[in-house]
Amino acid sequence: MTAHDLTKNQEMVLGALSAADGPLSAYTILDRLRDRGFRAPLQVYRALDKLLDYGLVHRLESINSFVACAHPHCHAHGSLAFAICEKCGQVEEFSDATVQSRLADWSREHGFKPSKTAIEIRGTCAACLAV
Amino acid sequence: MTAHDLTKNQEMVLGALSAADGPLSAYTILDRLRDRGFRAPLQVYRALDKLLDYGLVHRLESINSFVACAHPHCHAHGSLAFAICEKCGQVEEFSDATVQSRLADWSREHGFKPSKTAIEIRGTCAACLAV
DNA sequence: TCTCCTGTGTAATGATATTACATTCATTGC
DNA sequence: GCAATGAATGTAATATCATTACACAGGAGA
Repeated sequence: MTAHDLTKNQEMVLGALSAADGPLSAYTILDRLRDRGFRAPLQVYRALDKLLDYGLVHRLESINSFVACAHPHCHAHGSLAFAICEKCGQVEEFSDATVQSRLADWSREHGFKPSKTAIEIRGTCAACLAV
Repeated sequence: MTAHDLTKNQEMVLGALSAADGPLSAYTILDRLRDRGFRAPLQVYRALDKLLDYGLVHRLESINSFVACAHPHCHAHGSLAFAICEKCGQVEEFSDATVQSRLADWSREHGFKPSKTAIEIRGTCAACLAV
């Protein structure tokens, strides 16, 4: 797997996501990059599109936000799962081979050709439950 | 399980979703109900909130749309999964006990208390692949 | 009756995402 | 060198999705 050659905007967007301690919306990214020259949503969305392609960033469908991949070096792709804490906003990224194979089974049995799978558990994380 | 006593607006929104042959966005529902007196998005969103509570309607997070539950009589809840065709828009609703238990396992092991789980496979359905 | 709760009507606004069009810049082939 | 090409970028406008705020109507129960 060769490293991708990121453009300036892609670097900045990925940097903003990596520096954050949780998922960010596109408009939040935009705000954080305004003093670095960003002016319009499209600059963010275009960079995100590429970063999503490269697998360096994930989109959290259920909260319209984006996170840097937790394992940017091992591109062990397939369908990832996310646990999203509704209290603190923290996200845990994980994958489960059994879940993946069960969903793949269903798809095969039903002649469905999957392109992108979202598995998102919203709830309360251990840290927030402890409070 | 007692049948829910739906209000007029809830009936109309559920009716619109049941009559549709695929998921609808809130604004599409609004448009379809304009000649029945609907005027504002909130009328739709409020009805949807209740219908979601009752389990009569599901929200497809990845496409910001809503569908009538495919099994409104057997409220076999838990985390449902959806296969969404990006060509024709048709949605298949299904559930898989193994997937559910694996995700429940992960949650227990990590002290995460789930409230709502979304499992959505986007891709191409058998019918569209056959074309 | 009074209060409380739920549902409703309406306007305004906020939040997320895309379309359209012009420009810049590096690369390639002549 | 220099046109041709394609990717990335800049900007404005607009489309799409969702919520806040406030007012009113009607039923259930003290």
